[in-house]
Amino acid sequence: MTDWSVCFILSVMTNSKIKKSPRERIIETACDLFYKQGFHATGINQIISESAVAKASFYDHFPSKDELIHDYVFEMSKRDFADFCAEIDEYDTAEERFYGPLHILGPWFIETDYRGCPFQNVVSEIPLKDERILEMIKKHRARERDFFRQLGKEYIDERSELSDVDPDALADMYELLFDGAIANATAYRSMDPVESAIASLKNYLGR
Amino acid sequence: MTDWSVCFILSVMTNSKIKKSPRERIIETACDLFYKQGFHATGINQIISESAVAKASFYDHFPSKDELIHDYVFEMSKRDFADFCAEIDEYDTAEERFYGPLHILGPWFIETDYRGCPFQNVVSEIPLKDERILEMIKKHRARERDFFRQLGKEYIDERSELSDVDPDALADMYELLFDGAIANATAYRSMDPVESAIASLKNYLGR
DNA sequence: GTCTATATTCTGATAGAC
DNA sequence: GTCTATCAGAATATAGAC
Repeated sequence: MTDWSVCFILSVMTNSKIKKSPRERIIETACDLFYKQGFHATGINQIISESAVAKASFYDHFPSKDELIHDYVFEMSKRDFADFCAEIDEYDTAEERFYGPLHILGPWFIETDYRGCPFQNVVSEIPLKDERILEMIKKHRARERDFFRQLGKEYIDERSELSDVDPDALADMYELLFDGAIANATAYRSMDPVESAIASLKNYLGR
Repeated sequence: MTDWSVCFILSVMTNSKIKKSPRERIIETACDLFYKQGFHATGINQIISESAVAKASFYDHFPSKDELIHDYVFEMSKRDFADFCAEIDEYDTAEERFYGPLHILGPWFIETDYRGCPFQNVVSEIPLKDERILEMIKKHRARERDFFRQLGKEYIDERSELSDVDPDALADMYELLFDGAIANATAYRSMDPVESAIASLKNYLGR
């Protein structure tokens, strides 16, 4: 392989993939493809070619394609929280932060070709027997729910007229509205369900 | 073939499959398998053998496996409504009927090995480009939302203290809570999210 | 690179309707 | 007899996993 072809390969790779280890490149590629195409619809050959590793290297790092799904869920959970926290931090008031997770969805739908909640998608593709994956997904959702609870608590504490609102009931409701909004927005390819979720919360909080 | 062997064959077939045409058997089998295993994870050979048709017969009725997904969505939508309507009719009061769709989920989770909303699962497996499927799913959800609206309207009309509740806002909220509850109950394999949805509605309606 | 699985097509045969 | 629907299975091509 000449230097030029190396240059070419590097140039067509996303910046984020340069200099990363084969293992990191594989996981990153798998995340992109699994999310965009789904797990079963993504072949191992595509993962191998797009992550620019040798087939032997792949099977050196992972015993099988199935194992990748664990890393996928783990990685997506990490990303999801990092993204949310970073964006929520931008908001100034407790009210903005409270509605933040829902407001954030809009740009995500437009900028990325959004395909719904990755964890929901995993649950619908894998058999419900894989305890390890289900545990990770449960953990993610529980963390997400706590995140919503925290945002709700801060909002409640700031507003005296909200003092009788139960933060736990609010968090449970938020989680359901949030997931329902994502599911419907994905199917409808419209932000209307997200608007409905916001309206429902405002209604519930009496404002 | 003796009369006895015919008896035997008929007896091992599910009643529902007796006397049905090959086409009907194929669709019925496909519905079962796509729902239980997912679309991509289900091979054409399994569909063919379990529906007891010849391979040529299958391709006589369907140009490809992909086409089956349309009949799958259509059939599941039909079943879904038939099941809901039948069960809701059993309830006596407007209040019971209003919470009926959520209460019904419990037995479904226990009796069938529930794998979440079939339409949600289709959306996560197929590329978002297939307009025909997306249209059917949109139509299903819109009908479902109207169903919730109707139940809400009857409940509101019956109770004077609910007279200021907007049936449309309530229906939007119901749809989101319902879908969120199904998604979470499937992932958690617990009815807690369904209970949360019921609690949220009761809270919202001030009771 | 190898081997398996999958989707699809093709061949030949049977049974009933007209 | 002809036509159509069905069945059984071989043959092919492709894609997949390893």
